[in-house]
Amino acid sequence: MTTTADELRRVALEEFASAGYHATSIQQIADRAGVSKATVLYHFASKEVLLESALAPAIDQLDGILGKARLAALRTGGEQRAEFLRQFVDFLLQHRSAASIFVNQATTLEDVPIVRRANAEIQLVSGYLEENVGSLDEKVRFGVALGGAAYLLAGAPLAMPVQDLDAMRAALITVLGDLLAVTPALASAPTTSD
Amino acid sequence: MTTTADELRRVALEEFASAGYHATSIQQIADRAGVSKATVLYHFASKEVLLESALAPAIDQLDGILGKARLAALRTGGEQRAEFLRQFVDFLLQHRSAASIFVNQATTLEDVPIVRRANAEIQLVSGYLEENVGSLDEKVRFGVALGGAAYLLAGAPLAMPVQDLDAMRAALITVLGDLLAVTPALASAPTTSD
DNA sequence: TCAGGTGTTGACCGATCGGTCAGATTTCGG
DNA sequence: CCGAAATCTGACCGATCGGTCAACACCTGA
Repeated sequence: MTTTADELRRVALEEFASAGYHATSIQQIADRAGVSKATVLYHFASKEVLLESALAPAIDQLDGILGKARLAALRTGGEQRAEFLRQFVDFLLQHRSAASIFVNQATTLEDVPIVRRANAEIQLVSGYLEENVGSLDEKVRFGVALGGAAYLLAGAPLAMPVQDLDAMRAALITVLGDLLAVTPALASAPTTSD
Repeated sequence: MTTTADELRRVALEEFASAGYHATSIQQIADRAGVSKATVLYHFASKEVLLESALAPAIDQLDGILGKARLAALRTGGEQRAEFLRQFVDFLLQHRSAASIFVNQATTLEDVPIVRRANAEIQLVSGYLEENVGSLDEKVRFGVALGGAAYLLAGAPLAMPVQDLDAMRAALITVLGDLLAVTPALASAPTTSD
């Protein structure tokens, strides 16, 4: 059984991702969920609280992936870096709507605490690269890899229909691993079991 | 001498890019330009017309880069593909604010004709890849390269301060060329031809 | 000097937004 | 069966938005 609050979170996430937060009214969400506007405001104190509640699961997982301890493993180019890439790609696949909001509306939602926190997490990666990665070339490789993956899966216009998610996942991991020189010898090899 | 209309276009472009179209009121633009709200509506029939006018130069240049004739050159991996990458990177650098709007607010502004046109242009690249590029791997390479470059230069949170634009440009062209195997002999790990 | 375009403005309007509130309805333990 | 808590709703409110309009200042050519 899905509660009304859960349904509202689900609908709101889709609506915010597809039409944009500011362009989506509480009334629209209420209509699509089959309840009144007042009901939405009963379950969530404000529109912003609804957004935060809808994004919470995604940002929690992002927290886990980008933990500072795990981040330290990125310096080396070995299996840990490959694992990080896999987790990042899976995060994008599992939370496409939320990721789309982070990618496509980051500037618009700067004043929303939870979005600010997500941005800060990503800045953390950027800051880590600034400190630990020497060449600008390598920084750009990281930026292109992570940004490219995010834009490809969560960005709007360029995103292809993506019929086969598994194939896309495999291709993405291959390309990203290749770009970041993860296990160079195996770059084009099929992703091993997981 | 810069006319009032030019100044309004300039201010509006920055404001729309940094705060978002729907979150930016005509009053804010008027204030920042030192004129009244009515003056803005005198020069531009509506807020949407102002957005279109501000984005026009950028989309015109994008038109030139993504022309179908030039697109056909992408199939080969030679100098023409490298030239395309250079033009695309320069487009992002020269029109960062406009590109930022396309990248970060594409979904939100789907109903604005000029943005829809920009999205269509990019879809055109996607469609071209669908027809002419065989392997999913190669498609993903293109997607990551173009999306990554766009997100790195025009996307919000991951975008580093970018102190040295020339160095960034050079690094980006190198990395993108490497990723798309522009000079196959020099690529790090040439994926088997398809 | 004067007539007429050009640019600018404050006052105003209807619509819509997020949010409040008192009350109706449903649910459920005792 | 009952009463209280939880849930839901229509009516309403103040604020803000995009946009209109009549009036005012300014410049310029005849």
